[in-house]
Amino acid sequence: MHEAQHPMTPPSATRRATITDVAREAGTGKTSISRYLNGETSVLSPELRERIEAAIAKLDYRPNQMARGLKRGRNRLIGMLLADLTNPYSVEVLQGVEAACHALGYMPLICHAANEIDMERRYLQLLTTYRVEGVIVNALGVKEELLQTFSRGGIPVVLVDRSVEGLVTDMVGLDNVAAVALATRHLADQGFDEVLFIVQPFRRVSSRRVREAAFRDTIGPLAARGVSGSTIVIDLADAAPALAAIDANLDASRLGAGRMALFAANAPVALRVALHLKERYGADWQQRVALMSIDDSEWAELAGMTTVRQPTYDIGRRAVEFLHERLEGARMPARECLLPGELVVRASTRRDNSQGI
Amino acid sequence: MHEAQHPMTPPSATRRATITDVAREAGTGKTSISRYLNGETSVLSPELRERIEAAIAKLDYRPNQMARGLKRGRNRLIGMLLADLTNPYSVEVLQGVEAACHALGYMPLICHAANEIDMERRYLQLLTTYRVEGVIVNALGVKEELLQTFSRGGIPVVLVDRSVEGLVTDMVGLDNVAAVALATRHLADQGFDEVLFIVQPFRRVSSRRVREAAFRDTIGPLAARGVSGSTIVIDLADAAPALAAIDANLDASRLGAGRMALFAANAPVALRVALHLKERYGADWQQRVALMSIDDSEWAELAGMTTVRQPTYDIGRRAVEFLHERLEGARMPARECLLPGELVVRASTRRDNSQGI
DNA sequence: TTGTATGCGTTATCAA
DNA sequence: TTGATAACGCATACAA
Repeated sequence: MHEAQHPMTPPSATRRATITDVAREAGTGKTSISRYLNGETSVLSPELRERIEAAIAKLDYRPNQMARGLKRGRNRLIGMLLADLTNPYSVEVLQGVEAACHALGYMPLICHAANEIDMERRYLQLLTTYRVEGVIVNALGVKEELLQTFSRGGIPVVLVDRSVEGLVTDMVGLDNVAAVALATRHLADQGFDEVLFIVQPFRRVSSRRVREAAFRDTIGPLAARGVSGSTIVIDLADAAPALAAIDANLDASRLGAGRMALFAANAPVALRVALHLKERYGADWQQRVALMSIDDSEWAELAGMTTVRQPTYDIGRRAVEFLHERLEGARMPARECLLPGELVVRASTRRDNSQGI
Repeated sequence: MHEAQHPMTPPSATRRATITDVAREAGTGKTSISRYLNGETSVLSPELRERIEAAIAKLDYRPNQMARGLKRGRNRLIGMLLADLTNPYSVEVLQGVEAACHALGYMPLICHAANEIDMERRYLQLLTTYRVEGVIVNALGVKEELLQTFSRGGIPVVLVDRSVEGLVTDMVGLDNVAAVALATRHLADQGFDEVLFIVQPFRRVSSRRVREAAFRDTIGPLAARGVSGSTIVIDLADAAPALAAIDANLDASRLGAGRMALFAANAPVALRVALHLKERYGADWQQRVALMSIDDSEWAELAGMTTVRQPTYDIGRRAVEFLHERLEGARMPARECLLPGELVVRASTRRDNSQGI
């Protein structure tokens, strides 16, 4: 660690100008300044308006959002709770949220819980103290009661990707049923006769639950076409058992000369499985086993992995719009917006791949 | 999009309790409540304290940070400007920032400019209006003047990863010179006799500039050992020319029976190059050409790519600490904290890889 | 068209 | 040990 020799800017720390300063500088009252700021420009004489503009420019005045919010009762802050920014899904949703916020004049207060349930609670509390006008929640273990305090306080809540048991509120996410069906049928169409659906513990996370159920619902009828499947639950913190189970299934299928495909329920699972396959089968693991997943991460193209791309950007945008409508006073029943996923077919599941049927 | 049938929670929208409500409920004055909130617990009679606690619990009172901030002049908000959350580097730095903020009682106000220079400006303005106490900046095109308004206003600024021309302020980042030297020497040690350093346009981004210079400074002396190298500039928005140049170099090297390695200056570049190599050489591109990079992204392990891992978490933590010290009133010259990177050797650059010398 | 006075929820100053 | 009261920076009802 080096020290630079130049000193910091001298302690000329000038206090930021307030509306009072501007009023004095412009030789008028605070009200006029306030009017100018709020665009009530028609009621101001051109002459006064000019003086105000000059004063603002000269003092580099910026209205204090805090004070503003205190007075009008809304500060344009929207809370965004994210379970895991490490998951590209979250980042992409965030982009949509940011864009929509910008367009509608909100400022997202982003809280990243880093997969810690306790953090989620703390952040939600914090959002409360900052008096956000609404919250968008993509959490892991937040329970209904916690969110109810928002709803009850008149703070609209929008859920992203996963619903929360016992809570009836706006929610937006992937149409999981359709997405899983799409993917599963694709695998069947490509000639795979056995599909292993790999998912994290799903009791408590609705999207995982729905995806798993959708998988079983889709694979069931496919038995008529000779296609079967089963679910493997993987705990990313202790993946060994699940990975061993996958290996066993793969081996058995190979013995019976079957064609098996692995279907990861999301990107983190896919990555973990891919790493394992690479370890077990070497660099050309993709020649040996077919892997697909929900979530189109940046490395999917590199790995040539078929995926279902989520409409992440739109999910984020929609979430903000839902919030905005409530904030504008719309009263209506809770809504559910399920957006369709898009199948991105790559080499991993193409008929000519794998042991080249 | 479906409509759920349950209505939203009834419009019982109860206003959040204020300090006045609590005072009334506890049968005392606001001052005592304020004292309790600020931990001046010693000056309160146990009896009164209990009543206050009860009132707070009953009303589920949460002090309004906005009002607090307005009064005390500091709101515990720290601005964090990120050029690109799509880059895992940023997310990791963010994790460090969040952890440190939490530990020190700050709330990070995260602004994601999504690689748009204009957004950076707008967000910086916004941060100003929210009266953040300090800012951490990892931007693309922010210029000195813009940041000066913060410094001059007494708002400390900490730069992350890249410095800004003409601005003397605290800065935290990777020790680029050491990292590039480490990586380059590793390549030489592994028997590569030619290294192509691939970097985005670097005039305006200090870290890229420094890395490029460090590469040349390191590769120069290695000529004695028969190792040469050159730089290729890649524009991710229009990568074709650079990729063609890479191909040409690769072909030439192969003709001369040389062993060439590609060295990407960061993860986004590495991904782009890897995608291209896969396209050109097929799924086993890694058998054909050696690629390494700065930044240890999640797919690096999957691709078996050697990298230099940045101490991202510590960078974020350190940035907040720098800020905190200034906010606590420490006056000192601008500091520069350069943290060491860690070489993560994988198959891509091992001697036995590639055309197996 | 402009300005005065009051209050948003909190903390700080002062007096009791 | 406690409690009025006056700000903080701004927006609004109201008066001029």
